[in-house]
Amino acid sequence: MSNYLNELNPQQREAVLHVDGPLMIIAGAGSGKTKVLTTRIAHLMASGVDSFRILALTFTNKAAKEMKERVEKILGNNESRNLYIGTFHSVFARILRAEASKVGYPTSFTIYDTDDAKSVLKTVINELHLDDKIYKPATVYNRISSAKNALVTAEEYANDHGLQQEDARANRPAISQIYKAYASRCFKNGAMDFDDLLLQFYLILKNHPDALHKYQHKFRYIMIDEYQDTNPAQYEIIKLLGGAHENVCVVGDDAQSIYGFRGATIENILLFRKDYDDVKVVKLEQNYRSTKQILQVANEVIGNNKGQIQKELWTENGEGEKIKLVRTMTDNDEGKFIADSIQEQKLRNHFFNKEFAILYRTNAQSRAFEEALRRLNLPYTIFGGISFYQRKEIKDYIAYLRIIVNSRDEEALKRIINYPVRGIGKTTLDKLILVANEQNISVWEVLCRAASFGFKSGTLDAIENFVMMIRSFNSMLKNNTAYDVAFHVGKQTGLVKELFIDKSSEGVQRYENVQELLNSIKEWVDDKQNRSQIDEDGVVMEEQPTFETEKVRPAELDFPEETDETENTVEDGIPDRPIREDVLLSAYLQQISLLTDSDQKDEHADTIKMMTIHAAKGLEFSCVFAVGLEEMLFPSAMSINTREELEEERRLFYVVITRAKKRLWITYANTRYKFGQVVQNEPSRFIKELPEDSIDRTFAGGGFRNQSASPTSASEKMRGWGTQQNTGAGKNSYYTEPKKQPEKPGYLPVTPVSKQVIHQPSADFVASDTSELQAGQKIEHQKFGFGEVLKMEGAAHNPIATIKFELNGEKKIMLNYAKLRIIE
DNA sequence: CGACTGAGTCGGTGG
DNA sequence: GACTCAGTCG
Repeated sequence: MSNYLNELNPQQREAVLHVDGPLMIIAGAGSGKTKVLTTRIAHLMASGVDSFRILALTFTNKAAKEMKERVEKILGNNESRNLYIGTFHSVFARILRAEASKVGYPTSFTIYDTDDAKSVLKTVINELHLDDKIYKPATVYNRISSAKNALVTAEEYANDHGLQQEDARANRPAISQIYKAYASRCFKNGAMDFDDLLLQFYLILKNHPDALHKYQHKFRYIMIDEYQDTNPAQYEIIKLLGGAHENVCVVGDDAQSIYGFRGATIENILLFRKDYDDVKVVKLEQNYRSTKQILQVANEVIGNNKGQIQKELWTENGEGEKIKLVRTMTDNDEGKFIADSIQEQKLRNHFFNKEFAILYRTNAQSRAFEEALRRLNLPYTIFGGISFYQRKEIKDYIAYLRIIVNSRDEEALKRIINYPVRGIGKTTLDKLILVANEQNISVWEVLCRAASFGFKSGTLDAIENFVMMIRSFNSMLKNNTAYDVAFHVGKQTGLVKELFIDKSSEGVQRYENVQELLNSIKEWVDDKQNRSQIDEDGVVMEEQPTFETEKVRPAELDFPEETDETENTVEDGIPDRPIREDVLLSAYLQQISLLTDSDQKDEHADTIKMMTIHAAKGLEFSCVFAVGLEEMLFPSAMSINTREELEEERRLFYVVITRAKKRLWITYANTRYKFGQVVQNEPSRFIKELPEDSIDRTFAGGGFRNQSASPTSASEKMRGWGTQQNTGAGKNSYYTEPKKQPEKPGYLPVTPVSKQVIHQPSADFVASDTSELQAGQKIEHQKFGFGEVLKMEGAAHNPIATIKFELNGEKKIMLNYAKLRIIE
């Protein structure tokens, strides 16, 4: 680690060598920001700073992981594992586990994701008898989230006249009431949402001087990445933590501030200089990533924003190619064009798949690209969208684990109390919740004392069995690893078996997903046992693996053997190794609730990457397709009303441009599907801001569309579309109108057998008494028409007839419900 | 009680 | 086009 300083340019070195006192690094895109941060950490340690005293906060787990790996590489020793590197949320969650009691929360509190939070909101909105058409959970959630990010508690919200007026004007006067109910419900459930991780930690630091002192002392050196995206809650926490020693180093780029919707404010960069005396400021303006052409375009575009910190990116890299501007007829054509272009670039320039990225404004845009890439057999990975842990079968499984760790977790309880079916249905559940609310206790407590609340004996049995089961799981927690508990739960509840039995393709997929879940828990436990340490305060360290671990063997879940209980440390409660706190189920749950989709996918795989521009922040690719540059989409229709919003959209455009190392395509379509309807869009206003000399308009259709969007003549359709291109893509017609139903034959298809033929009941249709119905009788069904009874089965109180209908095939009919007319 | 279906809805980015 | 929800059927 001797020569780490030699690899730095003068500005980078200046930043690294600054050890004590506040430091602000304004780092342009591709200017070696991560390198500076990691080298600075190494330098701090080389200068004698205790590694236990260094805190580095990032916005994504991926950034944290990368930083940790790079520090390790520079240092070449074990010291780096003592560093506190992680996202705001994960670091704070870890600390909160130790300090939760100060705000009245249990140590093993649950972290609610957005779905859980919205579900709680829906519940309280209904309980307050408010109209959920007006108070949509998602809208209310955003409002509450904003409040928390501004450190406004429910009480403060209710007492703030300005906020009350805003809500009244928006016709949602009851938000403060909902906020209060939501907060107290979460509290009752022992659960924090994402924003609570910041808010509650802030409250602890603010109201408990001993805690503040402890963490000020612990974190003598603080570094914050992507400072331009911090919100007021994060800002205040950093201010408190750094208040005593002022060894705070922030790195950011005001031009890349794109999280305004999450409460982030560029103000924080400006305020930083005011909060501390004598802030050292270093600007990194040399770009090592992109070509001159790409930087030229980026600089030009961002120049349209007002009030930014003065800086100009430059590079010693080559000139590079012009940026290709591409206009297609439809969104599907956009997909086809890009798939063809990738194919062609791979052949001509020998790019790998992984060197391409398709970056869009909204997740919904990914579909057209998926289809086009699949058609050409080009492998791709989508980052974002539904994460592994959001899948239903995974959430159900996790819900069991959650309820074991925190029995007050009502959301988890609701998911699994009758899954698999155990006779505690909706009616019972409603009553349970009602009683819980009346008594002001948790649903779990109602379950435990069900006998005293007058449940019927059958239901009572079911409840008591359920409580006993969860309790037996709970007793395992202390002495077993997360994996052992999870495995046991899957087996004992019949959860895994239920999925195993389902042989439909979805069922098989679900079964595999659950196996995958168990594998990942095993991997997590093994990984921890192999390398992590517990630091002096007893706070568990971050668990990012630093090298590829050996793949664990698949979980032993193959059914139908139900026997070998002995193998699992469970019944006797004596594991073969002493159990450390960091392999317990509660630690596992905390960790996964903060994982994003991007964290779970392999970024190094040789596949084309697709993601939103937000998700691409901090990444770089040889070839970038910036797609959907249309008004109403990019900039978003919701962000064109104020200068601030529009400038943030422009920064987003700046971010996507600066992701590209060598080649950049900017594409847009004349029409695209939205909610199943074709809509026409004008090209994005940002396209006009591109410098003409850096743009290749070969595929741009000769400027802006100003006449009808559905050209009628072939020549009009073709206008501006060169046919002479040697790109190989020229032979494709991205601009022809889609054929009408191209695959369908000209004749009417045969009615599919599965389609029901609607029967018009006879005029004299009167339901007969069917208690004596027997095989062989002819009947008429109100909907299915005439048929013959083939056989009778089912219990006496619930007879089921198998009937062969003339037009609709065989059906099983439950006579308790169906209306039949007996003909003979 | 659970599976299915038709109608209605949908404003975006994420930890 | 995809998802959710209320209502219906078995």
